[in-house]
Amino acid sequence: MTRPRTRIQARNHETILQAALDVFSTHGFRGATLDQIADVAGLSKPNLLYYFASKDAIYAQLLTGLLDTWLDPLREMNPEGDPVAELLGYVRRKLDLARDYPRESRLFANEIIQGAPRMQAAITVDLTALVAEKAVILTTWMDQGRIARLHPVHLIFSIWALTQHYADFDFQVRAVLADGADPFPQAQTFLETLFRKLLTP
Amino acid sequence: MTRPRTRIQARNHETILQAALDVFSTHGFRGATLDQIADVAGLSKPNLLYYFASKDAIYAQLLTGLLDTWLDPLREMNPEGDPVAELLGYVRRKLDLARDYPRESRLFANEIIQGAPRMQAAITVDLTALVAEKAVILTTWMDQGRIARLHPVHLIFSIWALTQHYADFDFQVRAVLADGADPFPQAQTFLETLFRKLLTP
DNA sequence: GTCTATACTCTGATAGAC
DNA sequence: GTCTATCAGAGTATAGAC
Repeated sequence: MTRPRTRIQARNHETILQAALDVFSTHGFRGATLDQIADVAGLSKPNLLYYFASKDAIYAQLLTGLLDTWLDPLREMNPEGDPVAELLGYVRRKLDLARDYPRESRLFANEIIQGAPRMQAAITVDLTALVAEKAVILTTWMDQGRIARLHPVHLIFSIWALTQHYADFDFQVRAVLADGADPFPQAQTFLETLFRKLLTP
Repeated sequence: MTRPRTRIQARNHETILQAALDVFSTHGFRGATLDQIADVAGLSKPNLLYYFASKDAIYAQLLTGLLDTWLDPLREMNPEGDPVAELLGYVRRKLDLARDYPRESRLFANEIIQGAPRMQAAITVDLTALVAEKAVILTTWMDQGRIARLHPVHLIFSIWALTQHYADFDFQVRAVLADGADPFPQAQTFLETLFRKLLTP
């Protein structure tokens, strides 16, 4: 559909996307239904399809920009900065994303688990290129002896795994911690300690 | 249904479970269809339902024992052994599971991402109890100065996150590594280095 | 035990009144 | 713009022949 023009259109458009994010991030594309999304949005199913051409179109809209949002913290890593501070900053930004946008994280996780049927190109081209570029920076820092020598790509994987875990497995994390405390401050402290030790040459 | 009695029954039973594992681990419970499972199994849909009462029954059968398989490597951690060796052994066993049983890992991931609708009790009771028990051991080791002081539960989370990442995000891992090399030997080396440094007091 | 045929429900999408 | 009504196809499950 064309861009929303009125305030009401813009609001409904956004309401639908938020509801769709809820449902798609929980059940994946195939497992989600327009009925569920309409329910959550508080709109009728035909009304949904007045704003979006199809179920696919809603999902595609959610994916658009998701990878960019997800990779922006890595893009910000500055080759001129202090290596440890840059990497710890990246970890912190990524953990903030997991805390503030857990549904987006789970949507992404669902898509990758399924083999990225609707993100193939973005993963194999954009993501791979960015990681390759940043791996060069990491290797330079290692060559200069400013951080410990490690496989640079697996180092990036470890940041992804450790931060996204708190969004994707949120249910399990909270069940195990059991005390109702917010896991994220603890996670922030733990991950800072972990990466500080790991990166020390 | 009752336990399979003949060799043919046992074989078909197993064929169906393997096919269902393929499909459920990729698409989640709701996203999977009996048609897909029947296709993969090479059986007709009614034949599936001769062996299992329902789609739910197949899924339930897969979940039965899954959590145990997943937690066995943690159970094996021996309080009498050398702390670093015990923890590195746990990491290795968990990474071996991710390599050898990636579908089981993704099935589990799907279930947790959805809020564990069919595993609530197992997670909140069994899993939580086991982690609490092992956290005591870790804390003892820390008190004795034999490993670095860290939040014991987040330490366990970090092992889960770092190992399961290689199964659940296998598609992304291979896309980024790009060279067609097996990621697991590299992961094994990387994770051993990581945890050795992290655990050193 | 396995198949074809089919009942019945759910799901994505459209038509048309207001 | 939003609703009710509805269609066509997919989905789970069952009946009954062989």
